[in-house]
Amino acid sequence: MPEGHTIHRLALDYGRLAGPVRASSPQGKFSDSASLIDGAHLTRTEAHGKHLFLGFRDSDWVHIHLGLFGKVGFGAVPAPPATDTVRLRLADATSYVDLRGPTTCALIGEAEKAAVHARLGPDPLRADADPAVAYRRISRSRSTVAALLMDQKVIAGVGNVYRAEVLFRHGIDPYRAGKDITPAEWDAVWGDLVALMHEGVRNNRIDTVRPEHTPEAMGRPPRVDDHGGEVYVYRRATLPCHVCGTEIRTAGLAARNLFWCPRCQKR
DNA sequence: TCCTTATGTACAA
DNA sequence: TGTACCTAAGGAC
Repeated sequence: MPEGHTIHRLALDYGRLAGPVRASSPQGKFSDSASLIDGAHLTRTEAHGKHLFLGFRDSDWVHIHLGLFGKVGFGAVPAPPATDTVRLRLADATSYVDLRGPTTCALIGEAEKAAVHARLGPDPLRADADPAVAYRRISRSRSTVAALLMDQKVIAGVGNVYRAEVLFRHGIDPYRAGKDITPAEWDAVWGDLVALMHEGVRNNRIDTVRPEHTPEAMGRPPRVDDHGGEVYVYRRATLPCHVCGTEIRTAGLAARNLFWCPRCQKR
């Protein structure tokens, strides 16, 4: 479930590993690097958008990006024998963490880490984020706001679910051009992302439905989708909009599925 | 057992 | 715009 909230949550959870950490790569693809950090202390963890950084010693970092399929699983020691898809297993005296299927898992230094930060836009989950930096690009772009929200150079951490949901919550048609997003709209969207994504970190899932639109409040059955949270439009194509009853629409946009309500969201 | 799908990204043409 | 990469679950046979 890798949008930014997942990665920030992983930074917190990995950060609980204490003392010297055993590192291994049962799958083999990270063996050389794992042996270099084996026995070192995990000194800090950090997330920027969908990128996770595990800091060992003074300036060694394991850079992880889950991509679409990557998964992390935590468990108590003794750890079961690792299967052949575990890229990286970390363990302290009490727990182990398995990483599978990441797009990126690499041992890097401070300079390479700085380069990753440099190519990412502001992250609603980071205290150092400046929303004006994102708005500068959005307000000058003829691209659709849907594409801009998924562009990690513009804003880091938003994925397909938060994109669809935040546009719905603010009544913005996904095909509207970035340059037609007003400063007031951007302020509201950014503030909402900060709140929604922090809640996502806390709950480890994405919930976006306002209290007055929950299934209980609306007298309808609870969601059936298995992605984990209660949402307005994500993966609800052809189902009735929770607010107005219109069929939710879907379309492909840059190889991803877009979802929106044609009545609630305005051009 | 095979096919589809998925909350992502990079690179080639 | 298409394709490649990584994994696992669910559904159709």
